[in-house]
Amino acid sequence: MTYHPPAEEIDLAAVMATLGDSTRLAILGHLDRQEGKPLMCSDFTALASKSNLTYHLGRMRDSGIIRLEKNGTCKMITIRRDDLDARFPGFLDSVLKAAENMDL
Amino acid sequence: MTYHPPAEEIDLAAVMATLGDSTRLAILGHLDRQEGKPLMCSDFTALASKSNLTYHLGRMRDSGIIRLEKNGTCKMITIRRDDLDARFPGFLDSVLKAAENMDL
DNA sequence: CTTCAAGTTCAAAAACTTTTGAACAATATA
DNA sequence: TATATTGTTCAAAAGTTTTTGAACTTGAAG
Repeated sequence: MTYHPPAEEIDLAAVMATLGDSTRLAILGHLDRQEGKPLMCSDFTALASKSNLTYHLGRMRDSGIIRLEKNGTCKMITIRRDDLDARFPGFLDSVLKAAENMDL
Repeated sequence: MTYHPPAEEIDLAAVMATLGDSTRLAILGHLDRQEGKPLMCSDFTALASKSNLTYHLGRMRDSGIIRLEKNGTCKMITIRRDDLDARFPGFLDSVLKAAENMDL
């Protein structure tokens, strides 16, 4: 679980399987609304336990939705906007609109 | 399982959970490519057993992706294009492009 | 060097989804 | 009316995903 797929390998079927889960969709929505503020794993502890977050964030990384970058003892989380928009125009916008009213 | 949600109640989280399954994505892709030809349940028997198709098509109807209409002893299946496009612009196109190379 | 905060790992348990097959229902057509 | 075709139902079995918690790692800061 340490691999970010290159943009051209992001698979929409996998992305949908990943986002068809309310915890992960809520993570995405919160990330979107806090963009600017760099977020880390522990900003999501309202949604799930630490070890469960490792699992969900791992799935989101595996399918190419987010990027996870180590920064000291933390891990910075960002949406792979450019990659997703380039590959699936209109998709992410629809999804973010749908995740609008999901909050921590 | 006999209910078609009205357009404004179609929920993208539910749509993604439904399409995050390769059998259902293949059904969608095949429907798209055969548009014009009205398709029925038994046009998909290469993908799953009859009773399993009842299940998958039921889920696709429940989440608002397809419409199922009785016609004699058959059931006609169509994608709810207008409803999906109106509600989630760009979404269906991305998904159909992704389902392009999935065939029976 | 100790301690803390952030995150990971692992395996077991819980929850959920999909598949199966046999029995059934409904309509069309001979 | 008999028969074939199309699809549904149900419950059990199989498969998959999610959750849990305790033990562990890593880096930062006192």
